[in-house]
Amino acid sequence: MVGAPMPRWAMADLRALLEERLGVAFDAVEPGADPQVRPSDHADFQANGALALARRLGRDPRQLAAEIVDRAELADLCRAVEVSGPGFVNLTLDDAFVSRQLQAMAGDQRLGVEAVEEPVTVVVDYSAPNVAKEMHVGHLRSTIIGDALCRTLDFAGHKVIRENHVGDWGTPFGMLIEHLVAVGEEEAVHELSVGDLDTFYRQARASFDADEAFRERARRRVVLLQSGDEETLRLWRILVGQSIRYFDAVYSQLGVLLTDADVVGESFYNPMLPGVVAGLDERGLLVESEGALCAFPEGFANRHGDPLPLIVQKSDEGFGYAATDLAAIRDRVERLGARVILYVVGAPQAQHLEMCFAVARMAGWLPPGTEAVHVAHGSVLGSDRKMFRSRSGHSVKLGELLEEAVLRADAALAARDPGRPAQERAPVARAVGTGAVKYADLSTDRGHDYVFDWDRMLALEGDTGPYLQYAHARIHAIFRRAESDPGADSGVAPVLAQPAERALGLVLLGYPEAIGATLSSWSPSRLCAYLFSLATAFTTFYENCPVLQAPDPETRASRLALAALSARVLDHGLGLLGIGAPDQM
RNA sequence: GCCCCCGUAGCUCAGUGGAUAGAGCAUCGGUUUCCUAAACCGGGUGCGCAGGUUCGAGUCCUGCCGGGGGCGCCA
Repeated sequence: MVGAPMPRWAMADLRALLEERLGVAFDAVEPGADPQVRPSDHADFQANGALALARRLGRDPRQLAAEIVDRAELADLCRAVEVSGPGFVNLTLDDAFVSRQLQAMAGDQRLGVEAVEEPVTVVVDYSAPNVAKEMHVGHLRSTIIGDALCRTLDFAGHKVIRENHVGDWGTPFGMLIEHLVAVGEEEAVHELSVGDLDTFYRQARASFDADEAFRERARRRVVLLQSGDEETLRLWRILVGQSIRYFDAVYSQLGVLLTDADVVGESFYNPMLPGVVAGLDERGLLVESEGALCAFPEGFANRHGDPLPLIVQKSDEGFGYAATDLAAIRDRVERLGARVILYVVGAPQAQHLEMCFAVARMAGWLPPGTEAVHVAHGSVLGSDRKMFRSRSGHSVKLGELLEEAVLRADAALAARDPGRPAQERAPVARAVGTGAVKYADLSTDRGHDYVFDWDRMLALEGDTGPYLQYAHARIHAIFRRAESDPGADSGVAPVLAQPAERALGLVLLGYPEAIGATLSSWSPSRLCAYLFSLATAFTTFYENCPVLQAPDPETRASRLALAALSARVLDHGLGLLGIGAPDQM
């Protein structure tokens, strides 16, 4: 494919440095050969590239590996570089080098994570609730995965444009507006403002199903809405406005970045839809089929093996959602200058989105050098492995779910420290409760479904948000006793005498790579896995290496430096996930 | 019928083609004159099945079995 190269999401890190150094030695043997540096169980890192290269050149792998070791200039980075097994190159870092790196990392506001050299404009489409409909647990994943990706992209130095593609247009609004008229504006506003959106929607639906006259009024109302009737638009704005206020409340409860300024609903694209149809038609991409105007992207077939249509304009001349999605792609690329568009949307929509992307490419609206990515996510399941529902069988409201999480966290805090005033517990309970829900979601591979389990996510042990928060809080406890601040850089180069100190140091230096891995896979779970390994390495250190009671002042200062850096990375990493890290638990 | 995703320990899940496949939970046992025991340490079982590619496969390819999802006017 021709076009500008795709951005390099990964940033400079320890492994990249080793790869670069070894790369010189590999190049001398065979230009462009990949050293394949990976973390290793047998050393700090291992280079696997010699095996593949030896095979290609018909040479003895061990001999080739030895030649590469000979050529590579690694003396300032590594204590040991040796050929092992069939032809691996095992790399053991020099403690003094690790120590200097840690010192530099601690002195860096960005914790060693370099901002990208060439920022890219990324539009992130996520959350997307529907007007006059409850935000339920089904919106959780899109909202917090999108939020974490936005925060991480922003930190990496990219230009992030958040877009909340709210469902605020289409035929259901005839019914909703008529229901609003029927119950009276004041009462409707009241119902919506207290967040009882489901009742409102269900009642509208019930009237629509039961009453022929209502149905007729709803149909006429859709026409009025489409034609821009001022009174109808006024009523519509009431529905939209109240709903967005409600969404904002949930977003603030969730602690995500989305605000009403990020709402770019379906209605926004409505004026552009005729242009989409005309544009496709000009390029000869539209085919009339069964009365509808369709595009037929290659490689998609229906159940009979016939080409699968993307319906752009329905047989009743209304526009399908494909038209809106195409208009959005066009708008994001042309007006916003998007180089990458992320769709944080459930996996079931994969085919629809792939078809939209394909048609957009055919129409030239997604030109080479731009990219649309479906950041697909699985569903939240109940313990019965079906869609997560409340005991009454309804979908679980997101707000209520979060409140329950906070209550459960608060109960755990109260049980642990009964003397603590409720007022003091409250902010901690909020961070722990919502953090537990978010971490449980983010730490699972986004493509998979997962089983929602209160006890597991709030068990406060294991791979959970609270465990990470606890590790962070323990560090702050040390610094409270030391009467100093972990945020202030001491400038100390840590001594890595103990295995636990060295292991912790190495994990700390892996932070840039963890962020790179998160962005290149669009998977916050990569960052979660890293932070868990950091928390684990820290607690091992904590158990084995007394900080304040260290044997001598140098060791004490060194351990304080390691602890401080651990706290900063935990706090920062959790921050990128949208999870708070209280100083005290 | 076609297409997509998934199948790893009793359970919930990690695992960028590399050496002996890892965590957490659960279970059993141990650790607190010491910075928060919400912690730490130890004990053992597994890549759905069959082929193939490769020096090397949980990972890539093909087929099968099992689970989930999608497949024309809802979004």
